[in-house]
Amino acid sequence: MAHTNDSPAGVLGDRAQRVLKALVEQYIEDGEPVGSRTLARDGGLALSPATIRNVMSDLEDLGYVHSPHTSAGRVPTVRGYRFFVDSLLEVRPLDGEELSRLRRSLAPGTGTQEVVGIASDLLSAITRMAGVVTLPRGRSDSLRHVEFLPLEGRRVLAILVIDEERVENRIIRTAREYSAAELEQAGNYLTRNFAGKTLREVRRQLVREMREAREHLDRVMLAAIDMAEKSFEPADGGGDFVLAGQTNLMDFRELSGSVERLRLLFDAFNQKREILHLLDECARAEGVRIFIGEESGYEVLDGCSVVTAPYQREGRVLGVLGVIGPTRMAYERVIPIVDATARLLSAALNSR
Amino acid sequence: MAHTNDSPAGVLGDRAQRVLKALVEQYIEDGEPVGSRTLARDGGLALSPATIRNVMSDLEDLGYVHSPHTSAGRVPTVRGYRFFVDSLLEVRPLDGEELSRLRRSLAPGTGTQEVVGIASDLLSAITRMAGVVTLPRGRSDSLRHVEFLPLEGRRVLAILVIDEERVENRIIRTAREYSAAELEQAGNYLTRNFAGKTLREVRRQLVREMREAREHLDRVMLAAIDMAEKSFEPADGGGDFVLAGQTNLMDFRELSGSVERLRLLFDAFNQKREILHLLDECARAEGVRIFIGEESGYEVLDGCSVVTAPYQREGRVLGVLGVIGPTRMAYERVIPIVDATARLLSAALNSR
DNA sequence: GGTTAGCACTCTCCAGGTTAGAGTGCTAAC
DNA sequence: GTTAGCACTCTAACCTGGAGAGTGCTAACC
Repeated sequence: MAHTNDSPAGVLGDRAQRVLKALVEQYIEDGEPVGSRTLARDGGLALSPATIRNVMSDLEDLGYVHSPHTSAGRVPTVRGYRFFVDSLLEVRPLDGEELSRLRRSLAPGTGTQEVVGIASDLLSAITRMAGVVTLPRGRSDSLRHVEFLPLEGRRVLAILVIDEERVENRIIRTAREYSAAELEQAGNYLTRNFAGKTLREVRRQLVREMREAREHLDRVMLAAIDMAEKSFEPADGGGDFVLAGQTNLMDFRELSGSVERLRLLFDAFNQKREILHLLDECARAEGVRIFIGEESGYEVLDGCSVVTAPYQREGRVLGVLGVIGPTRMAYERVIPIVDATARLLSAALNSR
Repeated sequence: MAHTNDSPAGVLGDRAQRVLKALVEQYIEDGEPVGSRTLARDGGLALSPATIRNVMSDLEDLGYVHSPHTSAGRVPTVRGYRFFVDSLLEVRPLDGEELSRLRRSLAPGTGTQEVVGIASDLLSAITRMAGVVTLPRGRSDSLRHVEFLPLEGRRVLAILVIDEERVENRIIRTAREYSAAELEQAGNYLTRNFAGKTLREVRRQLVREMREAREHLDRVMLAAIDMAEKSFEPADGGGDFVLAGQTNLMDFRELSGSVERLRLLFDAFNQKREILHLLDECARAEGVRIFIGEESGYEVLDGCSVVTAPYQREGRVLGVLGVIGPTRMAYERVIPIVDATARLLSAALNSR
């Protein structure tokens, strides 16, 4: 009432923005609710505490900040963080030392699996939060080589080499027993005729051929079809990710305060499903994406933010990497780190 | 002075043993320091609190129990637990339901990798602590099949099938570029001539042959030797284990009380080294082994106990499984569970 | 009219004191 | 040898009263 904003309702005036920015920055720095006095002293605003109080009161009405109790300073809400990240954030260019560390560690010519692990470790080490990288996978798996080995009891070990250097092995159960020679032939047949196609295509084509010319098929092809049908099913979980430095999250009191919540979070990491869904979403968009607290839509991530960026090879998005930490994270530092890591990982995978 | 023990110094009289037993059981049950009154009431000892106090005083002098402060009841020391486990424990036979759950889940004929994961999950689920199973590995890896595929830039993807159904793949760098055909021949050569031998033997033999008859070697053999030398190196870490239910440990206040300690523990799980050492030790002995607190020799396991048992196939120990939890665990329940799981896992692996 | 100083008020946090409860050790009686 | 009784000790829980921080309101100021 006393101090209505000078801008249209719901839109922040310039001064309010400056106050919000200072408040969020201060809160990110030391995690204590921020009071008007502190802000007047250290915020670089050239405003008196009283004025700041008025502005903060407006901010609270608009839902950008929140007061834990009557006399405790203000804390940014999710909405406050969102506005901060979208409109107020000044992304700090990446520290030279950190950049060179990334460069050194993500050297081209390392195995994919390996470099993915390294990226995850780096993200975790540099940000001191949890680093996560989804494994390249999925939709357009291109078959390179197939090998079948007989096991005891009508079981067959299928080894698939996909996308140059990814090895997957599955144990499948077959209708009848196959000899080693039969399996070898079947493998050779599949490798010879289908290398370069995706698992999905191979499967579809085999099924079609079988339907069209059931009677003309020889033993080898029949065996091949039998095997392929079972072993080329879409990968078991549908994907996976590598996580590093979960335990870093124990250092943040807003998370470790309730062991209960921490446990939920860690359980989610182990089950992977929800986290993976979220990361998958991120693969669609370009560039750095940020989920703040509940925005992610997953309850376990309450109080956490997730900063991600997709990485690619030859223009095709292979996966997503990012960082998971408390909402109160140093976005201006984390964003360029995630961005740079994604670029360097892409570079490392491309230059072969 | 007043109540000297009626047995030789350091050896516990019958009554003292009964008191210690009741005390440890009580403490395991509710985690509070146990006082004389409680023990007189619920311990089934038919002794008055005063008498129990005298006995407890003796036990404290002998180092079996400890008083956190003047008036707080007694808590078992590591030595107390040790004596309890060695001499007083009455192992409860396994609950029928639990046993049948184990039986059902550890059915024979499942893939090794898979069944190991299942065992770990089971241990964790039934005991509500952390379950751990070392992966079958190491010393006597028997080679079954070798495949080499060329990658770009003088790199080769080596796929080794070991011990029937274990697949390992490594990327190696070679001195010169090899063609796909050469690599295929090399792989076939190795598979044909060395299947059934351990990686170590193969390597040794190849090196010997090379030394003896360097000039007579044909292209295929040279390539094979080059490959094998690099890809048959003892496996990267030297071993590994599967862990399940770490987060269960967060439920125990003696561990979760200090997030610091919990963090150390979780870091140890991630780094695996120390835990793996300990588990390796256990593979030597037969039957169930128990490490209580500091006994393990690893600082991170302070406050934790580890109960393990080796599992085997055809008489040969393949690995170790067990449970990690707070010192204050229900040994009489955990021991038969670990024991049974080891037996059933062995059975599942044998009956092929 | 926006900005600021002043002030009364609220709330948390902490230190200190008090109490209730639990447990002990000792002594004396059984 | 065992037990009841009692004085003593220690902790945890609770209350209490500042101290400090922060707020909202009002009135004065530019």
